[in-house]
Amino acid sequence: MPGEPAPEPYRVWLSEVMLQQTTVAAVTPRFERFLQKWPTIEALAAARDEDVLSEWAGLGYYARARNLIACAREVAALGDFPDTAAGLRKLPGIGEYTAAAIAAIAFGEPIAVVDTNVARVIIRFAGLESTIEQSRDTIREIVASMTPADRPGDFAQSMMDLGATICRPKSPVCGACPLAEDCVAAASGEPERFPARKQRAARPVRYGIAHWIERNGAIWLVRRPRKGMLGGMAALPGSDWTEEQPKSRSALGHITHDFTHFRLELAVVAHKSATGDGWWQKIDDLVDAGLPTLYRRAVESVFQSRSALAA
DNA sequence: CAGACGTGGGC
DNA sequence: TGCCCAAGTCT
Repeated sequence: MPGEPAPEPYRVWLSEVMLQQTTVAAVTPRFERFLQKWPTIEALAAARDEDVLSEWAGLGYYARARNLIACAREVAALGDFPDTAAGLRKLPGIGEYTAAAIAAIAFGEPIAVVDTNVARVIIRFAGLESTIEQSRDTIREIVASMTPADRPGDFAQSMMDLGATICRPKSPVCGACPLAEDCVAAASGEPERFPARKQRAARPVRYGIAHWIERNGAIWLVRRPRKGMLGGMAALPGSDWTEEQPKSRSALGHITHDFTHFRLELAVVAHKSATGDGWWQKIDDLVDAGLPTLYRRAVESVFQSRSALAA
């Protein structure tokens, strides 16, 4: 049977990076937009940083977009993607999983591809009483022993699909699983108990002020420092985020935004003069600014307060 | 090496 | 509401 042609490394790389910690539903339309805008890695390598970051807005984990740009430029300079996992692993934003996935899917390298789905399948099948992190090496060895020399990419994607749909975290469908007969977790009657879960730290609250500086139908936006939260992204200017609650001022809007490791209470207050390096963004063209969700919501809260006043 | 790093959806 | 989870990487 003639196999399907291997997918282009560029497409595999772009989709794998987008899918890191991000759902297929969120990625699919954004992936298509990206490909339309930058059909080749040469095109992406030649793009301006702010255009790529703007296109990434809303997808989260913005270090991925910064690394995407750096990676595209390295690959363009090399002339092509490295064709082995070891070579791919050296590129920015490509870790152990992504290097293996690209190597298997785009280049047919028989290598263990272990994402969180595959890890869960193996932990359950082998009945490992540990977290995924604790058993990382064991899991990789088991997957390596299962990976076929023929069509390793299809095998990898099948294992990920099995974990995502059948061997899912909640309510796994063991009755539909081809591995159920020899699965320790299925035999235990409580497959959901696997894998053991890490304890999570409590999420502290931080407070911040965003400045609303408006003139002639435009607002003043700035670009955040490249390091740290929302690095390099367009933003409303404002204070640092602190654990001390600032004295309450009359706010034009306010939001509560949950990040992974803290909750932010952000008040939007009127401000007179433009501060720092920035630009006037027409309110009618605000969507073009590529604001991350935090600031998109902050802006919306101001408009909502306004329309409430007008009503 | 545990924590930093976004966001949206499910229950 | 709150917690879990998602095709992880970097430091």
